[in-house]
Order: sequence, then C-alpha cells, then structure tokens
Amino acid sequence: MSTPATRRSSIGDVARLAGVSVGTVSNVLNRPDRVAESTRERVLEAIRRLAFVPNASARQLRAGTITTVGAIVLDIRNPFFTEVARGIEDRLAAADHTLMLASSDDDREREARYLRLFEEHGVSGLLVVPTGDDLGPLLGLAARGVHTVLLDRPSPTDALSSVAVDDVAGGLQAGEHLLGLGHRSILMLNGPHAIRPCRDRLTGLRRAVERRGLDPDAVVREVPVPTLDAGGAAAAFAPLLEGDRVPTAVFCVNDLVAIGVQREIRRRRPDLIGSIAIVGYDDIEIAAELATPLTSVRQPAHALGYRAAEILLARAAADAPVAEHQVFQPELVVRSSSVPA
Amino acid sequence: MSTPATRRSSIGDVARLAGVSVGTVSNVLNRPDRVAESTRERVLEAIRRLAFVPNASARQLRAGTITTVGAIVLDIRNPFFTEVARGIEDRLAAADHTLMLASSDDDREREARYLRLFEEHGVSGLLVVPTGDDLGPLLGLAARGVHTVLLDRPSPTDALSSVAVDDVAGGLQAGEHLLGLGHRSILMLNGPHAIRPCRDRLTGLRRAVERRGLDPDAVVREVPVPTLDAGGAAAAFAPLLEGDRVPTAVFCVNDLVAIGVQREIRRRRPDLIGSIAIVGYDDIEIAAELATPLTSVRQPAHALGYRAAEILLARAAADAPVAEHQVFQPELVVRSSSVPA
DNA sequence: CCGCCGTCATGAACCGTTTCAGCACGCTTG
DNA sequence: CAAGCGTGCTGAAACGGTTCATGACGGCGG
Repeated sequence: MSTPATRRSSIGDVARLAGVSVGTVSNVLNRPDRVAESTRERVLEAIRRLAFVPNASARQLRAGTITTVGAIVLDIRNPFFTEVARGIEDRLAAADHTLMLASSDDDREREARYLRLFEEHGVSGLLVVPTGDDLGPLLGLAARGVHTVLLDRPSPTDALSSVAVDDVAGGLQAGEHLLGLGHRSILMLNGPHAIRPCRDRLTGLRRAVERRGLDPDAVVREVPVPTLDAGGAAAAFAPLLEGDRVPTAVFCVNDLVAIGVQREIRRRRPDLIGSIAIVGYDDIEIAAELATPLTSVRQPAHALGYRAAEILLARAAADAPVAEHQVFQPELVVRSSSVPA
Repeated sequence: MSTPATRRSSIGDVARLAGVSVGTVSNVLNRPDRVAESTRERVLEAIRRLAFVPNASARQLRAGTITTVGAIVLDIRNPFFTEVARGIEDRLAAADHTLMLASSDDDREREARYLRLFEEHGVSGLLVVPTGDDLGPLLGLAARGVHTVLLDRPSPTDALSSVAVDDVAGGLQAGEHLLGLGHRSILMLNGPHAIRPCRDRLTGLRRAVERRGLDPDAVVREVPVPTLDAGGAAAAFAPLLEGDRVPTAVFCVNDLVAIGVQREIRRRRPDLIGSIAIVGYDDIEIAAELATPLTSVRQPAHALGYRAAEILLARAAADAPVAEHQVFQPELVVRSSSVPA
C-alpha cells in the first residue's frame, strides 16, 4: 500500500539505522549471545522497522550451508508419492530443514531439469525416485558431493544410499494369493520395465507361479500400460474386454491402474463385475472405499520417505561416505476385489 | 567414484583451464553469440571436463533474476490441490520457470515458515492458498515487491491478484439439489470458518434454503470437522450415527470429508447405506469410483492453477501493479450418492 | 601510411552476506 | 602502575557469479 515496490533492504541498511557495523547485525542474526543486550535490541528494532528479510543467496554464497532438500518423485498425483513426500517432510521439519518437491512425470528430461536446478541451488541433499535405470546423472551428482538417496529403489552401488520396498516379495504375495484362489491365468498390467519396481513385481509374480510347479510363461500374460494412472490403465485394458479371452485375474502394478481397470469393467462390461479378480499395489487410502474394495499390496510409504530423509540428514551431518541401504517389506491386504476363480 | 568429494568447480576454474578470463566464460554461458566460435568451443570443453555447474546463489545475488516460483497449498494429500499444482506447473514449464511446492497443513506457523523461506530465496512470485483470513503477511510480502497471487480465494484488495471459484454458487447448487430431492434437514460437515470457502459454501447452502422460502436455521445444521480429510470427517461424523436424530442429508465441504462419511456409515451403520444423501465438493477423480459414486460440486482445479501461474508471469514480466482477479464457476455433478428423501 | 572501426577478450566493480583478525576499553591482578 | 585479559564491536576479505568500460588487434578505405 504505502511502501512503493523498492529494493529489498539489506543488512547494511539495518546497520546504518541502528548505528552499528554490518558485522554486528550479522552477529545479532546468527550468534545473538555475542552481542550486548542493548545493541541487540537496537538492531532488532531496526530490523523490524525496515521489515528486513535476509537474502538467502548471499548467505548461502558466503556460508555455503543450506537447509533445503530437494525431492523428485515420479508423479505427484499418485497418493503413494504424496504420502512418501509427507514422510520426508515430517522428518525434515524435525531437523529444521525444508523440502522442495518436484514431479518428473517419469520423463527423463524433466528429471534432468530438476536435478540441475537443485544442484545449481546447492541443496544439501537430494531424494530421487529415478525415472529409469541409468543412474549416471545421479552418480555424477554424488561424485560432485551432493548427498543423494534413492527413493523406492534399491541401490546397486555404495555411491548412493537407498530406501526401498521389496517388490519381488510384493509380487510374490500377490501371485500366491491369486493362485491360492484358484486362478491359473493371470494378467499383469505393468508399467515400463525401465522402472525397476515394475520389473520386480512381475518377477515376484512369476516366482509364485514357479513355486506351484507351473510354467510362468503359460500362466502370466503381461500387458503394458502407457501411463501409470487410471486413464492410461483404462485405455490399455479396454481392448482386452472385447475379445473372447477376457482375463479372469488381473494384477495391477499400482492402485491407480487397478482403479482404471475397475472403471473400465463397470463401463463396458458391467456383467463381469465381481467375476474378475483384481489385485492392486500400494494400498492407497481410498483402496478400501472403492466400489469394489481393492485387494492390494501395502507399502510403508510414509516410513519410506521418513527413513530416506533420515539417512540423508545423517550423511550430510557426518559427511561420511558410507552409504546406507534399507529395504522394507510389503504386506498383502485382502479385500473383496480378489474373487476366487 | 573416482573424483573425491571436493569443492564445486567455479567459473574461475573453467576460465583457467580454457585459458580465458572469467568474463568470457560468463559470456559463453549467457550470450554465446558475443564469443568467437573457437573460444566458445574451448570454454565448453573445459566446462564439460570439469563438470561445471553454475552456482545459482552467486548468479542470483548479482543478477537479481530468478525463474523459480513458490506455491503453498493447504494439503498436498488432497487431490484437489495436487491438481491445482499440476496446473501451475504446466503453465510455468511453458515459460521455463520451475515450481517449488509446499504444504501448510492449514497451520499458520508452517505457512509463515514457508513464506519466509520463499522470500529469503527471492522467488519471482508466490501462489498461496492462505490458511486464514489474515492477509497481513501476504500484504507485507506484496508491499516488499514479491508478486503474489491468492489461490482458491477471492482477493479483498487490489494489492493481491487472485484466482478463485465461486463457492457461494457451489453451495447454492448443492443446496438446491438436496432440496429438490425433498430433503428438509441438511447437515453440513464444515471446516473452520477461518477458511473462506468453508464459510461461502455454507452461505450458498443457506441461500438455497431461503430461496425456497424456508428457514435456514431450521433446515441447516453445521458440524465442524477437525481436519479436512477422511479421518477427521469420520471422527466427527461417528457420534451423529449413534443418536436418534441420524442425519438424512449431508453436504460435505470437500470430497475427502464425504469419503470419511461414507466410510463411517459403512462401518457403523451398514443398514443405512443408501438412505443418507451425500454431496461432496471438488469432484476429485475417484469420486466416480467410490462404493457409492459421489455427487459432487466440480471445481476447475487444473485451470485454477494454470490461470494463477499465468497471472503471476504476466505481472512479473510487466512489473505492472495492476491486480487481476478471476472467478471460475463450479458445476454440480450428480451421481448416486445423493438419494431422494 | 594513417585513421577508423568492428570484433573479442579482459579485468575490476559489484551483489549481500559471513567470518575473522584486530582494536578499544575497562577491569583485575601482581 | 604495568601487564594481562575478557568483552563487544569494527572493518575488510571472501564467496562465485554478471556486467560494463576499456583496450588489443586486424582490416579497410582514403
């Protein structure tokens, strides 16, 4: 209103108004105990009067330190990832750090752009769900001294810490469940194999089949989903409802995909509702509230993020080059969507 | 791997390796056409060899410019807000800007922390869903020259631009729909009145009642929800299922609340499934996929974010002090959850 | 051959902080 | 009274870039 949009006031303005040197103002800000009470009061008053806000760039340039952490997830719209982000944020807040969140959309270029942005800004660490298998860029970052933790991926190297969930085990549980229900033909709606969990969940599923002494190639059919959300899944699943070999059991690589499948069945073949077994993955909050409550493999999303942040903070604090790796175990939650054969 | 975690290389290192001055390196980076081809090649090669990444703090300190925008939403887990964030990001990406996203959890302190963080970092603009009615902090920011756009709130002043949805109209539509179905007693599960949309949606509901010539105080009962998510709603709604005056029509301030209500009915009073009319708000994607598909007031979430970002970019570019205000209209989407009286 | 001009590159000032050596001052101690 | 010490403050260097006035150099027209 009153103040015209003018230059931000600097520590120098404050010093002038308070009649002290800039060094003293800086001390008031950072080590108040070193400044005499009366001086401190005067400086604080000046700060208030000028509505002074320190310039983070200048501070960081000189001091080098920063309390911001960057995270890149595949898709911010997937509740699984927002829950992971929550876990990260909760841990960071406890250490007075802040999170800057970005979503790569599973797009290498977007990922690269954000990686660069974060590196240029000198974040004190990075938590990344990588888009593909090529960890080159991340290894480069790590080599340049940026602490990095892989999210939702096991790390193949000690150059990178990692926090993951055992996806093979998850696929195995889903497979055993469906086989136990009598299914001998299982469709897996899967994402690109460049995404490691997609591969692993399929591997787990096939392993379950093998353990029953069956032939995975005969039992499991894989169909790719263009994008890992409900819309993409619906598009990929629709043609399968037309033919004469309509699937009887579907294992979906995540819950959004499962929701897309359910939607498509309801739209195109309402007669089949309740006769196709569906198992999802993630156990997002609304899985239990769906038209057909979804059987799903639960992942400890919050813990995943929390722990990743913790590892990052520990590494940054110690500046120790020891990588930490943690693997959580998933847990099958059975609801009514997985019907017997 | 090979490189030990050493100091980031600087423009000076590049200059030395390429045998030029730092000014030339800077020119290669920012105005390549002013540098002779051969020199440019040599510098680029040096940059590659050193894996040089410019220091954003230094650049920003001197140049003042920045292409990062901050956004603060109430709850990152609410699909409505992630969709808004998507809209923002899509518009920003087109202008080569990047988004830094934060969630205030409807907590003034968290909001203040992020506001300060963003201001210290000198973001080129801010998009905020404010936690309360006190716009003081935001007006302060605006006065200090930070371009600010209110998200999902009409601005009471020209100091702040704004993009909003007409919540009174939304409440009105929901009310008319329920009244049209014959309901004469409507429960509204509402959030704190400090949140403007909560007030406005209630106002709209009451207005619908008045238009029918009925007494809002007799027809509408308001029950507060502690937190605006499914869990909070379930907790608030549970006791209402115990008494003898079980509600027959519920208007929920958002879809997550509606999901909580549905969940609680299913758990505690499955006999009442299908006999309590429920209307939600936002029309999030899974509203249509729920056990009882949800009637909801749709908001143009993506457009909201997109437009807000657009206004911000325009203001920052022109540095014009003219505030822009835009109000979108909501639209009722009827599904099966809103049963007749 | 001289003067002029355009092309490229240089070097230093500057952005707003933090940090640190050093100074002023007053008090204690021997 | 000299020496020593602790307290509280100052002033300047440094961080890593951008920007701009300046200058070197070669070519060209007269």
